Amino acid sequence: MKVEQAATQLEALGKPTRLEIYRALIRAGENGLAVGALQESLNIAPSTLSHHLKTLIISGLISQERQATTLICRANYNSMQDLVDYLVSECCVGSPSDTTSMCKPTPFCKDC
Amino acid sequence: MKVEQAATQLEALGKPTRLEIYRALIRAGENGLAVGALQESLNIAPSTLSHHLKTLIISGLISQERQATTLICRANYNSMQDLVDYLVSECCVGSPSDTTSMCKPTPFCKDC
DNA sequence: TAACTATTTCGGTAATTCTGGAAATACGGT
DNA sequence: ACCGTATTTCCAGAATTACCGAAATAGTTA
Repeated sequence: MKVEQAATQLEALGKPTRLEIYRALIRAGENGLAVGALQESLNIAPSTLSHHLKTLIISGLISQERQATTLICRANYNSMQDLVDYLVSECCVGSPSDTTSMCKPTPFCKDC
Repeated sequence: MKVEQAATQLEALGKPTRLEIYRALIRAGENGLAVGALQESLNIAPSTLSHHLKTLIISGLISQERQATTLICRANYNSMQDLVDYLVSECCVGSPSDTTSMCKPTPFCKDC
């Protein structure tokens, strides 16, 4: 992953409103959520929500699928996996004796 | 972790310049890097670097320790671990049948 | 204390971003 | 074709942010 793309994705998640949108989609799983459902649960203006969704879509973190008149939004789990991998990918490079870093054989998601 | 803190940390990483700073510190490991060393390797104005470092420090992602006249900067690995945990912590909640999510028993950092 | 190095704060400008009302577009049903 | 619902685009104002030169501060050494 390139620095610019990672920064774009991190910035997309870097505002509370968009982070809430994203987390709502993460929680929703593969069923996704309609734009209208998001708008009601988050209580923000439709145009504002649309702007934020566009930002998240451009970053690649979420995607949309049309079902009749409603647009279903879904988190792109692969993107998040790639982003997380990028963030921790070089954590052991510079310091061979680094035993306090995050590079432990910890499962990524223990509960599943 | 609260949404605001997570958003603050993500935003801190959401600009290419700051992401480069952070990754340089991640690579440097527990030895850290002096502000001056960062400034030379990244080629940005000292005042600009200082602002970015402040942003990262306030977010909790890095910390500084003074050694004589130089300030050593280090990535805070625990903060990153917490942030990653927060991002993926609810990825299975809303959809019980979600088998395509990122919640696989994948080790967090395979190489270590 | 004076001089020196390392780093931050101050001040100001240009650029970007967040927000939402109003208008426009997309789609399905009648 | 027309209407209703869902969503986006257009427009604009307010707020925030990035950037850096110059001055100020912190610490060390002579």
